[in-house]
Amino acid sequence: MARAPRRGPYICGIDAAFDVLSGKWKGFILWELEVHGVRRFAELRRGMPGVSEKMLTQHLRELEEDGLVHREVYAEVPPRVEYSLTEDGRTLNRALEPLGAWGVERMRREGTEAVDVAGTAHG
Amino acid sequence: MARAPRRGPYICGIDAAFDVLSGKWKGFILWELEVHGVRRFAELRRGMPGVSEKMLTQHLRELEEDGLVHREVYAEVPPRVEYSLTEDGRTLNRALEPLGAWGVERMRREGTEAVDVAGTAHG
DNA sequence: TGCGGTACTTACCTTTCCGTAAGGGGGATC
DNA sequence: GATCCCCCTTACGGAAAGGTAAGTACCGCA
Repeated sequence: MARAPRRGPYICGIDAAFDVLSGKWKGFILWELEVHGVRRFAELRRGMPGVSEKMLTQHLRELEEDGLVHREVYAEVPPRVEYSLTEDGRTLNRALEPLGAWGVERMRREGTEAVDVAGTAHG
Repeated sequence: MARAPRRGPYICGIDAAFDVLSGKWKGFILWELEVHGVRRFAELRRGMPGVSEKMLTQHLRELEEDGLVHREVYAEVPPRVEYSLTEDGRTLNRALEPLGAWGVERMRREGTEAVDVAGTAHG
């Protein structure tokens, strides 16, 4: 659905990692799923103030396509869809931890304010 | 010059880190400086096939503004300008290593081709 | 005399990203 | 029967990112 069809060739691992992470809300989605394990669409939406349904759907689809997020549809009425991390998604989150720590340290040194969104993410 | 003036407030460390890293060539610039220590403008340009002078200048300026890159101008003719990493830039590169390793592992598993650009970057 | 190299700056244009708003199809609730 | 909730999809449009190409000012080399 209209996204630059990268997925290689990449010049390095960072390039490959950034490719699947590019998108305004993807880091946040990964963190929500890391914290809560399983989330439904509307739960994710409520957990991420500001995200539109369109972008949430689009990013979830891309993350699924990239094998980071698992999507489980239950044939019920009203529909129920549950999202969770795949093993790849979990290892990605673990690989992001040092970067998150660096960012936190940087914020501390610079005195940059952090917005608190109920359970601050990534360290 | 014309960049969304973020620099906080951030929702987490990842957010803060991604803010200074956003830009098509920034990861590559950081890695070039990590590998070579000190580089001149034209050397960076030659090391990054595809980058335009405009984007290289712009990204270098932003990295300098964010305290990741040091810019040293020598009052000579013809002009000489040398770029190198600050301590912050070096710690950022170290924090990026697990992410780079994740990307490399992913490329290996998916059989994604990597482009070789003389000294493959970030792991 | 004209070209290449140094390190940029500027103007213009295309591509990509993202937000807004609306619709959809069924069911439960008031 | 009107509205709300579920999980999306589609169309439209603005903003931001980034590419192209030209210009700047000076010098060395052939």
